[in-house]
Amino acid sequence: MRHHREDVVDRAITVLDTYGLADLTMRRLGAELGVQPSALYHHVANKQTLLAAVADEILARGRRASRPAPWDERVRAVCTELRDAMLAYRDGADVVATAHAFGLGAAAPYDELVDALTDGGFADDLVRTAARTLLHFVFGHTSDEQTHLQAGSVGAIDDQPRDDSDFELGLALVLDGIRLRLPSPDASRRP
Amino acid sequence: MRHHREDVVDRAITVLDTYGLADLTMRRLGAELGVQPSALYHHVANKQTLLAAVADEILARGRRASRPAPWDERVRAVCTELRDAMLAYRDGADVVATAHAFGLGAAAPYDELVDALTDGGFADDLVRTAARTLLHFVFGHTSDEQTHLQAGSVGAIDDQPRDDSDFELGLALVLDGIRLRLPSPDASRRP
DNA sequence: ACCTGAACACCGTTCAAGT
DNA sequence: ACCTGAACACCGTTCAAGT
Repeated sequence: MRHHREDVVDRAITVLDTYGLADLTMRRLGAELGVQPSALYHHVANKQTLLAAVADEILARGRRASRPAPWDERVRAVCTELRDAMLAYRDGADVVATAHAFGLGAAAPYDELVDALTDGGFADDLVRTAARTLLHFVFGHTSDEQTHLQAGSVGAIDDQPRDDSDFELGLALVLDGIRLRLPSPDASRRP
Repeated sequence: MRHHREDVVDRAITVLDTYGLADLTMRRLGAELGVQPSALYHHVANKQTLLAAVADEILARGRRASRPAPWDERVRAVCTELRDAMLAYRDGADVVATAHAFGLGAAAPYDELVDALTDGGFADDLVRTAARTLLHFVFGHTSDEQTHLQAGSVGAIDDQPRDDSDFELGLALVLDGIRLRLPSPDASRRP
């Protein structure tokens, strides 16, 4: 039973999707691979690093090939792809958002947003603030949504809809706020 | 050494602020109060509940009395107060954001945003989506900011500024997106 | 009402040693 | 290169029993 790093990350995603983040422990993952927990440290520096690799793999698997041309459509595409990728695995939003917060992974969406917004002609400061604001929205909304989709049990969480159209409305709202700050406001405004 | 629930929550905040969330354990808190860990369960159902109470107390302590009148100024006031309250204690943003995500506490800011936006004359659907979008921004931004302010160590986190003016720009951006959806757009637009 | 003592069922991580 | 076995230093929570 000799494994490689790839096996460890793949199996971690399986455990995550099957049993959830709380049950994704190094001991559990070792057992699942038929190996002592200590063996995992041959492939991965620590649990945090493993989770960052899991986050990156989740994003890689959710990757869609081409991007639309206009900056705002590109921004939408990045945000939508990010949400869909996270929703595809149990607790995916928490894993990806946490990895991003620790600065240990999940960096691609930020970079792509920066690219798209730069193409849009925004000043650098605004590009960075807008990119982070968009990510805060997508991470926050999707975590909420996934908690809602899964649980149904846990407890006193209010029961408002967090669905596709709610995501689109929230995103449109942030996007409009960004659009207002275009150097030449009418250039990228669609009819 | 007889304690009440209030003592437990107060001491939990002290431990949080002094040693951080990772070191706020039931065993550590018991030791700090000169009591066995099991004694805490006489005052609090479990750790999750305790953290929700901590979150609520952090918000209560950051409470400022009066609110400005126009809906958009009220929204800004709620968001700013929320950020300031969370920044006042180590790991405050994580604690409050998590409690809110679990629906076990920190409900006041959402309710206040709903009130302010309803006064602004927005439709109910938009009010709820806008309130949640604002909270996602404030929680996300403040968590980032606090991680940045504290750490300096941890690791490969990028080093862009997340300061007051960055918060204000991000908030203004979301707020403008909301403003665009006013039933009578010019009514609440300031000169 | 509040607390002790002991237990249960776990964690992440390290490290010498094996193949 | 990859893994075992054993240990270290912890967790949250329960529960009978004490005052």
